[in-house]
Amino acid sequence: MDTIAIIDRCRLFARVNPERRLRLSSIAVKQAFVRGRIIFRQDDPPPGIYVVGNGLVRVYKLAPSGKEHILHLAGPGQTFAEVAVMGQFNCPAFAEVIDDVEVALLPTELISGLLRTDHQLCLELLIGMSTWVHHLTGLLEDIVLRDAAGRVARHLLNCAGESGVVVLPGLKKHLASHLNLTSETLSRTLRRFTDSGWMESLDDQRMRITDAASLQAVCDGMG
Amino acid sequence: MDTIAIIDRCRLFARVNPERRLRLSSIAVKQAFVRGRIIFRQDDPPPGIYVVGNGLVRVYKLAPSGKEHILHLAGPGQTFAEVAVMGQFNCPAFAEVIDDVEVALLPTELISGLLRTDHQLCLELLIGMSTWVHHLTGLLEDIVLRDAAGRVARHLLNCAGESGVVVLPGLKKHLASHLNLTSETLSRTLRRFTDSGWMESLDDQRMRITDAASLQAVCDGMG
DNA sequence: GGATCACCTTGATGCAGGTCAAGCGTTCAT
DNA sequence: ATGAACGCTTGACCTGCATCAAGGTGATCC
Repeated sequence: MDTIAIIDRCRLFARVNPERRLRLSSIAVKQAFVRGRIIFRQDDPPPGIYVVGNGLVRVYKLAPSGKEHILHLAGPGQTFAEVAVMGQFNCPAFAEVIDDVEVALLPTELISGLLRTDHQLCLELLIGMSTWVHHLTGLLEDIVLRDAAGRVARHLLNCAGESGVVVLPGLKKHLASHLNLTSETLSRTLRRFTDSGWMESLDDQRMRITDAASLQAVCDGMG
Repeated sequence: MDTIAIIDRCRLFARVNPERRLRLSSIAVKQAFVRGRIIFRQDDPPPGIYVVGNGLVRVYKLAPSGKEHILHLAGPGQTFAEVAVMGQFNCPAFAEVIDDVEVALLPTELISGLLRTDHQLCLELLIGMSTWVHHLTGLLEDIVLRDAAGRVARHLLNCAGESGVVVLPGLKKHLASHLNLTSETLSRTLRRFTDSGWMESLDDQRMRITDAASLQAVCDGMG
């Protein structure tokens, strides 16, 4: 997978015209990392914008107490470290490889240079950044305003495909961390949902929602 | 207070050059609202970017269950609704006036038009937006990774002036909501801090930190 | 093959912080 | 002045979720 293909399927750059995307690809550096590798650490200066080609990266914060929280699971087509690059501050979190990844790195200096001269790119990123904020406020809302069952229900409904089938990326314990739960609580909650007949588990990674209305009710705090 | 003065003291536009700031001021509409007025509601299309001249606005999310969470207390020099305007989606929260405000409104259409042609402005806002994300991840980190005492301690340390004096804007219950606490817990926590000799309360709105190191320890989860 | 390790599940127990309730001081309207 | 409304504090109680502990099920590696 070359940098052109990686950049092309990236949502952040989806509306940038093809010619500009080519320019982006040309300044990108292809990198590959194996499972377990830490790409950057909290407080590092950001090397650049990472665009995931394939594989999975978890971006997480670490508290002094040792507790961690996963901000973002970045899969194919997604980016990370964009915020630090554009805001010109150090990385606010760690990035660790979960499944071996190929990424395109847009180095800080070069992408900053492009931004200074390229107005359309700048506009696109502004929208991309707003989307990030939107996503974060959603996450915050989730964690603050809903209980454990509500958070799980919402996540399931969000991830469900047309057929009601949900595929969990990565490990359950990572999902738990993202939702600010322990894996025990996640496990118990899913069990409760299946016992209530609201969903059924297909295999270890996949499940099907059978009663979306009930889940929605839980999600709205009426559970 | 005219729109020029309001825009001039706004952090988001601080690095925009004076000539451009004048242009911004010229498209701005001055508005005033009294205490209790709801400026916009969740899911409304955003009227524009609001810049606070003086007074205080609380921006908050409301859950179906009735629980609310204050995302942002916007005081003089701060903005709100910027994200919705730039990301082109509806308002993700309510905005309610706490202390009578004067604001400058940069109407959606006009500011969008400016952005399309003004590259430097665009760059500035990109940085501003990144700062927002930074702030939000900080808040999230706070709520997820710290306990109640840690959150209060961190907030106090953040707000403390050089002399260690903290001035609380608005009501305590609003601060509590922002930190995802009940006012009861906030009250108890502050009491605990004063009882431990880490701070003293000057009057109803102000307090002085006397042992920042201990507060820092609580904040780091060593409390 | 079996030893080790990571992940998931389930049960038992504990605690931080929410909820409910009462009392006090201020503000504001009549 | 007086009552009503509101914010803050403090106490007593309760609950949702974390923590601790134990056992099951694949993987991976000698």
